[in-house]
Amino acid sequence: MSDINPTVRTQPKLHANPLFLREEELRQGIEMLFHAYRDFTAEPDAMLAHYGFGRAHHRVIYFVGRYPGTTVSALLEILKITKQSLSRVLSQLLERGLIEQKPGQQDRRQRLLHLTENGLDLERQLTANQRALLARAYREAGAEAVEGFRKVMLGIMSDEKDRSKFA
Amino acid sequence: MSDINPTVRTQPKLHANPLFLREEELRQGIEMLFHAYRDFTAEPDAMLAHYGFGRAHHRVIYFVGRYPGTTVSALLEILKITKQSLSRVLSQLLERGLIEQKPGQQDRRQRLLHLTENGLDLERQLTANQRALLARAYREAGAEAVEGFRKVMLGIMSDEKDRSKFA
DNA sequence: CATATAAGTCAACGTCACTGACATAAATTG
DNA sequence: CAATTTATGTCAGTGACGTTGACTTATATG
Repeated sequence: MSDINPTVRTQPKLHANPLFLREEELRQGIEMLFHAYRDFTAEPDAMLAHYGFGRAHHRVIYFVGRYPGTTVSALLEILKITKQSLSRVLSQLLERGLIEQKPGQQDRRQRLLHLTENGLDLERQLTANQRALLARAYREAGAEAVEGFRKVMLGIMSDEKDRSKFA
Repeated sequence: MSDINPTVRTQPKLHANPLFLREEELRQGIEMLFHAYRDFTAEPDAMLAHYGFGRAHHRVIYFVGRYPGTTVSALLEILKITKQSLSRVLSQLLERGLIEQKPGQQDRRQRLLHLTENGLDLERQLTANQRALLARAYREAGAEAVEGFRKVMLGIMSDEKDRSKFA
């Protein structure tokens, strides 16, 4: 251990003032989000590294798997990155045969995106991991806690459009 | 709009089977985490860009502000990055006068880290933003929901040590 | 004194994001 | 039909942020 008793040295001060309790409550929330997200992405990141992919590839594979036939512009709105950033990742996934494109019937400019068999396999591997993490957390916390978790997560989202997906 | 009615085209299928309901519940959780974290970091990222900093600088400023006098190795354990990655960010923050070091009294090998006045200012700016987001979410969701949120977040964390900080 | 620990450093590398400008094809509109 | 808008792709350059591996310095500890 780098530190014999880190909690003694590094624990933030406790205050009796209710204002400080609220400050403490919010800071704990900030930190819980950091820790949870860090751990939530750690395993998938490691799996992706074996394929020479990164987290951006994961996000594309996930959302194409979730919404088969989605378009490039729809992905851009979800991920909130630039076309150029998505382009690189997407063309790598096409090259490696994890995603395929079909021209849109109504609008032939669109490239409707789908996972291939290999893409589906990888998506399942990655999602299985995160699903297991979340399933354990849900199970331990209970149904009521899950409802609370959902409410807070929805509140954090800034875009009403995103929120409306979770009705 | 890129898509007149995207929900019709892209909404995942609904299933009566309880197994699919669970699958849907977990996928929604995965997506809520993605959306919430993306929005939670968007504003601070933009603020940091004005200073020529990035998210990594934010994390260091945050945790040094939270645990004044913390050590480099303690930071490494929290952030779970390599010494080299932290080193670059930390030396930039030292150069720019946002963080200062004091040698440890018991162990003079240690460099105890503190925010300077400027560092405190920036920390407050960044944190104020995330605190406001979270405060709104907490207020709208209610106290009971916040308790549920905390339970689920704790469940997602893989490290018991991290969990124990939130007692 | 020998070993372990805290911290810093050099070099090389890859992912992932950005800006800005431009190109192509197809749809839509006046 | 001609002009404009939209969906997508592309080129060039840049920077943030993470990695591995090897090495150094100072200090603490058995």
